[in-house]
Amino acid sequence: MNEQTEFLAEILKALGQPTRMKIIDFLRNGERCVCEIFPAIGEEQSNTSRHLNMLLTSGILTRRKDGIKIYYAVKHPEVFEIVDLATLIMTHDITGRQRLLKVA
Amino acid sequence: MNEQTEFLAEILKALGQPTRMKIIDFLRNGERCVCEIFPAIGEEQSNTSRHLNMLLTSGILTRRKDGIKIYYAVKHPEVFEIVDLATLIMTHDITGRQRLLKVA
DNA sequence: TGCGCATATTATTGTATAATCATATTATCA
DNA sequence: TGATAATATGATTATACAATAATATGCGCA
Repeated sequence: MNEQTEFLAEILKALGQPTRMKIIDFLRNGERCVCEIFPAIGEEQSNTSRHLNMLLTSGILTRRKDGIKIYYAVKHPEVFEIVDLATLIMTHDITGRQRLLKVA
Repeated sequence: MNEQTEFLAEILKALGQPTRMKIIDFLRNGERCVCEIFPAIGEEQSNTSRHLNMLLTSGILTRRKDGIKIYYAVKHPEVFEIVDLATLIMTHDITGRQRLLKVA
């Protein structure tokens, strides 16, 4: 259970960062290349590349090479479920945290 | 969506840390006081207190005072679902990451 | 071959985090 | 009231992380 706890935490930690959350969110509609990702999320190419690599090595993403481009995709659909559950928690908890939320 | 992304990440980040994962896991069976929690997870009282406070302020836990003791509990059942989904991802991904897992 | 696009990497800097020890606070009860 | 238990906090240190700028690598095509 100890070794497992580390891995578990690693997965959730990988998701728990704004830039990476934006990446995950952008990949909801499937595979995208880096050249599409970094403009979409408004981060530098270099920074985006780092976070993509981080998500790859923590087992969240897959990577596919096609000529000059590299395509990333979310590997497990459960990732989106996790994000959705976290969104639920957030909305449930709004009053408790007295935080303003521009509801979509 | 930007403000929201920050909050979302904050929630998942709160869960993505080994000590805090152990706390969450120990609280699966309900409310527990600090004096039960820190021996159970094998961390120092001081450190445990810090992480409990962190989980409280990120909206994951509730806190109840009873005399000299303070009881913490997981606020949203979705938290456990998230942990379970992450566990799923982990087990699915074992081969991909070539990591040994002592299966429970 | 050599240019240009797409991606990755290195080095650097500032900031955040986790753990620990020591101490402070608060509540109970003899 | 004074001692003791339970919890929180301050100060410190070591480590990890995120962002940026600059540069390197690799691929395709003229």
